[in-house]
Amino acid sequence: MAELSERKQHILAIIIERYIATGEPVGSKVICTQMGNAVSSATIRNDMADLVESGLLAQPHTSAGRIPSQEGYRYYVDNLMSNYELGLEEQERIKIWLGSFSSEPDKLLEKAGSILAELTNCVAVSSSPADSEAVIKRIELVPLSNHTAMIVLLASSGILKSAVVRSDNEINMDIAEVFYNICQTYFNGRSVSDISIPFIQTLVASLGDKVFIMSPFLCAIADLCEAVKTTDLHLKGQNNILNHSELSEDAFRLMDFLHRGTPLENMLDSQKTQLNVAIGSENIYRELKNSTTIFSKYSVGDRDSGSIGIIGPTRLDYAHLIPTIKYLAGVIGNLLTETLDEE
Amino acid sequence: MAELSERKQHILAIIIERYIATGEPVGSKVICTQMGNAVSSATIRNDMADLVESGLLAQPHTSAGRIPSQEGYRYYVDNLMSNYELGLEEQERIKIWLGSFSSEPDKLLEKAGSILAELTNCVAVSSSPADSEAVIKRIELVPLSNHTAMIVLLASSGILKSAVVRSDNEINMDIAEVFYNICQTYFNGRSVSDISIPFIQTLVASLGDKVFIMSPFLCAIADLCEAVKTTDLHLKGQNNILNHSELSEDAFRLMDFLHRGTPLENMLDSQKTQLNVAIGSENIYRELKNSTTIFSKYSVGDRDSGSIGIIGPTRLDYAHLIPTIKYLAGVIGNLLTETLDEE
DNA sequence: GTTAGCACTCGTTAACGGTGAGTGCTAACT
DNA sequence: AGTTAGCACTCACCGTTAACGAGTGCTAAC
Repeated sequence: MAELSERKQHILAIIIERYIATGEPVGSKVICTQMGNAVSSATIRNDMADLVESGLLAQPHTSAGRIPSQEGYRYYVDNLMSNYELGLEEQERIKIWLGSFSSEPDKLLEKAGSILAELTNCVAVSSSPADSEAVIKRIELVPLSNHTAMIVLLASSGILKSAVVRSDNEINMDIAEVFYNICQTYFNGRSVSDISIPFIQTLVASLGDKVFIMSPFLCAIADLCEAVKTTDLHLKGQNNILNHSELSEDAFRLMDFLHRGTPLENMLDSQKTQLNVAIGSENIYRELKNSTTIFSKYSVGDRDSGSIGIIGPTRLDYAHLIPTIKYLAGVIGNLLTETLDEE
Repeated sequence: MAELSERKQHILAIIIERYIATGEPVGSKVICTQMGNAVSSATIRNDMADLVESGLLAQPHTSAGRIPSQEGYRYYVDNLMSNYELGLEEQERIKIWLGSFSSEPDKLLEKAGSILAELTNCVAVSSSPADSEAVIKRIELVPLSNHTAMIVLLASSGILKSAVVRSDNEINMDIAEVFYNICQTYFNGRSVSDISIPFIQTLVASLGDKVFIMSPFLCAIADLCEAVKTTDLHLKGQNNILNHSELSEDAFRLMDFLHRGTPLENMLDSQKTQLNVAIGSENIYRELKNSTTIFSKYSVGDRDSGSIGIIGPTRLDYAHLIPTIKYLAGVIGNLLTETLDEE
């Protein structure tokens, strides 16, 4: 990309910021006055023509003003944008709000998603920390009635999962004890990835006559391990899709995409950098070709655990959104790391 | 409402069913052929004019066919509609699918909502059983680490709620024992409505030096009791709003309405009958004036506990949807009643 | 390199006329 | 009285046309 003159950069920035604010093509006259008539509108028109040539601007039609192209947004984000900082009170408010959920990662991320959707008027997506190398820290059996019990599994990643199990046999102290012994011997300290169906099968085989009593519980444990490994996606502010008129055309496809889940998960999995801004067709899924996604990973301890971010139109207030998302990811990471270390 | 002749009823039914299927105004000729030319199109036109007069049909404009009015749909639902029955395999499939969640009411209803959304291509709403007269059946403390524990509360309504609590003090056997004693004395068997903030305050006052250790747990219990009393709404298939072109105009308002939650809750609370079909402006909220809501309550034991149903355009396949929703509510009720009785 | 001036482009809006599906009415028929 | 054929009428829909105006691109002068 050829270097851009100071003035062209300035013009590009004005067009983009104005377009972000108003959603309408920006003409040469407006720019001229905004620049204090330092140069004439004709000069600006010449520069704008060059910027179209470079692919940074686009023209909806000959007689309209200019709008940023995808590449224009990209240039803006990479070079021109001045990063905004969140207000201190707002920072504090978010910290406190999220702090109360810090011992339950799933809830924390759900809440964070809600906050982000609220803050940005976009669809917010957050993924719970998933760590396939997590180790089973603890399994508890909570009797609820004669025939039902809740199994609670805590993983080293801080993730807590539970399920209610029904047994045909009465759940008494004996069964609880057998259960604890099995956990102690076979599960605690083991990686959740080890707890596969074959593993459970061999285990079952060695149990002798307790098989029938225990198998529902063991299956539940396998399910919970699976759940620990799996990323949970939290979708918030879906109503915001309809806020953005430029998305309304393919709102349906977009909505459907979001609800399918798996592709979204793949997308987040494939992101390698901490912060990820994909504008328009930079997105790997064609359903997002008119959208921008901004995601930031958060780290628990020293490893990246999950992501939080937004999906919106390409016409987004990048200067505000990017720092906000970064900040949120930071807070989440800190809170989760703290709670994990504490123990 | 004056009686309608046999033939007018027939014509009305044909128009409504055809309009439901195609979404386009129905003309006299089509009806004529559909009736096997038993009468001429002119006769039908005369009848249609009468039906417009009675308010059961509407005309988008003079030279268009007829479409059902709100009142027309109402008449159809009350008098003309032939109730369809779900196929046996489908019934079985639903039963089995839902059966696996029957010990966790919240999950069961969420799942049921998903199924309903899938089945109907509408937005499905389900509310978890709420019972403010429920009694605390059991409270368990599950230690997770030195400073965190999970509190599990089981109510007589079958609702299970849990929360993770962090304590500054180490959570050891002593604390667990004190906790159990408190639960035994003050909580178990008590109605969740009794566990108010004042109640906790007086309780705290009588605790002496254990106040500081116990208060986070007691607060958590109060929160859980609150959660037991509160209806949880599950919204599924929101993407289906965009499926229905007649809703797309106020899709945004509708979406927003759904996300606000409280009005929806109020609406469900205000429904007195088992089955509730509100067509267009029969809905109490003006955001729904172009929509139809079909909800059925389900009963656990002998009391109505919650609702499940859909929100869609007024142009809906009532003949299929109403039985489907009724059936689903029945299955939910049965499953939850069974699990509750079992113990 | 910058600027004033001006012709040009093209989307937007309103007006116009033809087309056709479907009606409403009337007069005749059973 | 109810039913029917016939026919004029209505009105959304569609494509065409024209006026309008914001904004451009180009040229020639500075």
